[in-house]
Amino acid sequence: MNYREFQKTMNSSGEAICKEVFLENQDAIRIKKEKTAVKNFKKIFDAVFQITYEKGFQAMSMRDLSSKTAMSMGALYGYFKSKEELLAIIQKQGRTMIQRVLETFFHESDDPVTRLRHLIKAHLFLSEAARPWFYFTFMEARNLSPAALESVISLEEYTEDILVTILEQGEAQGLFIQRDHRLTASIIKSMQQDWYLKRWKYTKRDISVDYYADYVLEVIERFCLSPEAIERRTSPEPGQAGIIAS
Amino acid sequence: MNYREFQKTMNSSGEAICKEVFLENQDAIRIKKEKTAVKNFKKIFDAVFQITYEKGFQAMSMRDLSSKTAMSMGALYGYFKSKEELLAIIQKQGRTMIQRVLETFFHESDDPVTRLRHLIKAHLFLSEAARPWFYFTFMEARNLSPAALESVISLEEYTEDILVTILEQGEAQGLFIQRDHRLTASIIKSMQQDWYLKRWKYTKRDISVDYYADYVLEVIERFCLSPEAIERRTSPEPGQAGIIAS
DNA sequence: GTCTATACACAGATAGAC
DNA sequence: GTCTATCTGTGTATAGAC
Repeated sequence: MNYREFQKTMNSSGEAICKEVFLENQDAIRIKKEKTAVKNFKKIFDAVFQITYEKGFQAMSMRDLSSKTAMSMGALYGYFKSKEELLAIIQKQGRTMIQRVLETFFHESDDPVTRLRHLIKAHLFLSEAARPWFYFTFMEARNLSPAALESVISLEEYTEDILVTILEQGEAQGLFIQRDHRLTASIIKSMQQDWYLKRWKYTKRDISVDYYADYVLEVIERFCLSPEAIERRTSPEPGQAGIIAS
Repeated sequence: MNYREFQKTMNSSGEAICKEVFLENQDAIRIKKEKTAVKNFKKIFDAVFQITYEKGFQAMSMRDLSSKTAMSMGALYGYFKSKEELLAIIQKQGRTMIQRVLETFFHESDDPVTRLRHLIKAHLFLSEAARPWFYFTFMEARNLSPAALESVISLEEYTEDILVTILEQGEAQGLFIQRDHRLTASIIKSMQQDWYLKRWKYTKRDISVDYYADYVLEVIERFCLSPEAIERRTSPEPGQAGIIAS
């Protein structure tokens, strides 16, 4: 699987998400016509991501948002009750989306090695397709209410749990060597996170997601795979060539 | 080298840094007596880190800072001209400190393998000793002026350059295998960064810096070391035992 | 559904007494 | 050097016309 293929199967583009936001919060918002609501939610989210990327959510004033969206203050407040609620909506929607995709990919295969590859790639590709959501979810978590912050932490643990499960399963089958699997999972996550936190760096150097994903996989497999599992690998040479293949 | 040893050689505790801040900005601040200035700068920085960790720098009001430091607004403004300048002072001091320590450790050895180990450890240990500075530098970079932001980016590139130099040098000596060294450097940095960004997670799991550092080293060495370099390693078993040794 | 106008709370910053 | 009191701009949010 590469990024292009991932994009085809996934429908993580804006419209679908905005529709979901509308349906989810239908009673809390004043706007009733789906078509206009979806259109404007998209406009609002895009603007929030743009402004927030530069100065953060707290520093974004509602007047900033008003002028970027070309909507009046009054109009904006038809879509959410308060600035705080706007934050919560975006955060919640981001998390739901991430969780859903990861679950899909977890159940797609049952060989631990393939599963690990698919999950690492799926997470990276998703963070590429929905970069603003990932960046926002991470950087603005501090502004959440304690309860909502709890959800963020539990998503972090959930995604690690999935990885740990795979690694344990693989160790039981003799495919992965004995390691501190929970810490390995954290390390994997740190590399995934770097992709969306430091995106400017990779853009500047013309590093593609596919290249990055294969590199991360090579690092992890070198560290985790047992000798027998290495035998099974399709790529003949474990050196630089292994990165191009897979 | 372990964390305890690092702490002895380093004097990265608060007092020294605050004194440096005082000397550096002596003309811009109203307070003239070094002793009171240093004492209060420490109080101010500690308070900023504490408040900022929870809600971010923008969300911290000067009144928040005033009550946390038990100093009045008027007194606070004797130590910096504006809130923006306070941000700049902290950011600049943080960067200077990081840069200085890394340089020290770079020049401490000339064997590439040892050098790489020392640098990775030094960076991790420093981020542990001066965690609030690291966290702040990363999370509040967005609020900087374009010029100051340029400095942040150039520090990121500088630290990567050091790693790349070591990896290239090691490849020339047949100790590291051929890789995309710049990308390896990014990956190393992502793991280092996770240590201070997700510190709550590691605290919760009772993971020590020493344990984490050795784990990261194992990951990287597995990926980079050439067969001959592995021969040379002190640790006999490359499995879990390798993590305890080194 | 969207606009303009406005309320009113709170931000950063300073003046001047002590 | 530090305090209190206060100025002025900007923040979020809403009311009511269209």
